[in-house]
Amino acid sequence: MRYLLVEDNDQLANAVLDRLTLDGHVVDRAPDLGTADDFIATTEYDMILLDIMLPDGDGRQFLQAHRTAQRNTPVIVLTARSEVSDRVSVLDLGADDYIVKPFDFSELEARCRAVQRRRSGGASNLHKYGDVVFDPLACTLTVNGREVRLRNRELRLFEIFIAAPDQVFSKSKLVDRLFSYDVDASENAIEVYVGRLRKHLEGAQAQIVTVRGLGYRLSLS
Amino acid sequence: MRYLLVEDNDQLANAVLDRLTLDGHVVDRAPDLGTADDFIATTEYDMILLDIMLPDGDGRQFLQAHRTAQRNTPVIVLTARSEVSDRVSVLDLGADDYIVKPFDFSELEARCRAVQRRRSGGASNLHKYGDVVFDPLACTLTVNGREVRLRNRELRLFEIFIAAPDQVFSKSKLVDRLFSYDVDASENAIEVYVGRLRKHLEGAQAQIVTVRGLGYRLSLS
DNA sequence: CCCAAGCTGACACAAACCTGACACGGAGCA
DNA sequence: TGCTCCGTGTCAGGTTTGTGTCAGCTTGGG
Repeated sequence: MRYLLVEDNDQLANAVLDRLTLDGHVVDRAPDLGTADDFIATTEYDMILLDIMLPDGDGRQFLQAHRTAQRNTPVIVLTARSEVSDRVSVLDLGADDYIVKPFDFSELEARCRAVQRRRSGGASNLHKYGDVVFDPLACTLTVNGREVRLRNRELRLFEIFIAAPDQVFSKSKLVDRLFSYDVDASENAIEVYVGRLRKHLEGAQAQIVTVRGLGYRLSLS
Repeated sequence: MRYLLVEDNDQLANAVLDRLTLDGHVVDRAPDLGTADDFIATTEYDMILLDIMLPDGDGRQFLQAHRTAQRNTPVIVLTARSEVSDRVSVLDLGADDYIVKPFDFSELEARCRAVQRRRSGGASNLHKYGDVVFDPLACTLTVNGREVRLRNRELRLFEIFIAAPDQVFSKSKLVDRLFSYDVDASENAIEVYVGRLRKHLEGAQAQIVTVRGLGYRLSLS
């Protein structure tokens, strides 16, 4: 997937860029609308992440021009909490979704996926692995028939694992993906959450295995 | 949602059955028209998936009988590519949609949803969930016999929930769907309305449960 | 046997949530 | 215009609970 990230804040831009790149996407970054226009003219993107307040104008102008030009690349708007009233008008202008800063990366990823899903005809997306089924819409985890109630963070963490089973995630990577860029939690938090998830997975084939010195991975016992 | 699947091919039937069950639906399977008639006589379905070529007759006979008997359960016909000319006549006979084998499950799901949507936009559309019946036209909610009149906002909110039971809706999403763009209500308003709906749902199986940090969902207790 | 890495029960805190009360404003009416 | 009624959204405060840290423990590699 090819992303265009239009954002003037370097710190945030780099964080998002790192995250999406890590996920295997290609990301171009434009710090202002002018650059964004140049990118758009030459490249076809799968998704545009658009900030509202930019040095050379308002992201909504860009959005409006984008839609009136009949381009239909999905757009997700990144908006600050103070711009609350904008959030809705932005949908009117043709944005596919918006996300309020500061946001967790996992939430950004979830919204990107949701938008893509909606675009491609709205297939349901249950994740299955061994005897566990994860339903991101209902926010539930089913372990061989028994439905387990997950809390917010547990859910987000498990989502990461089940999206790429058998892949090893380092604790630092998990911290990055689980927490927003302005929060820094210790890696011990990850250990704690893995512990909690393990409790929920008791009796299941699917288990979170620790790979000493490297991280954790979801795999079948 | 309760499905009746009329299909003689075991392999296909099982695949569809598994998928729909995973999605949380209840599915009965009939391998022929005789069995299907038996099921229909005893159970009320939300959707019928109907094969054309069946060991004891033609699915179109079934469809025609179904419609002349004034039953209005939606029907989606599963047809093979060779039966192209049938596809049209099938709609004439009262099918709501058709899908050509082999099909993707996600496409099947999408069409089921589309048909349901179309249905609920139309004339009589009572939503039932557990022991509550919701009539959006009469603005009433019937909780095991007791009829409750809902106010405007309560109605619109409940409509969202019952259209997708078990799905978690975040407060911000609900604010978006409930309020027009020029009104910016706080998320607390949602909490208040959920509280009011809960009062109305007292004693019912169906409950609005809060998923802390994520939102609310309608589900059976 | 030692040290680093990982695990976990307990805990304190802040965010999330709930709810009774209230103020606002439009509709209907005299 | 003045009045009441009713639906609505906000607010304040009280309550619940998710969450991250810590300390002390266990485990495993060298």
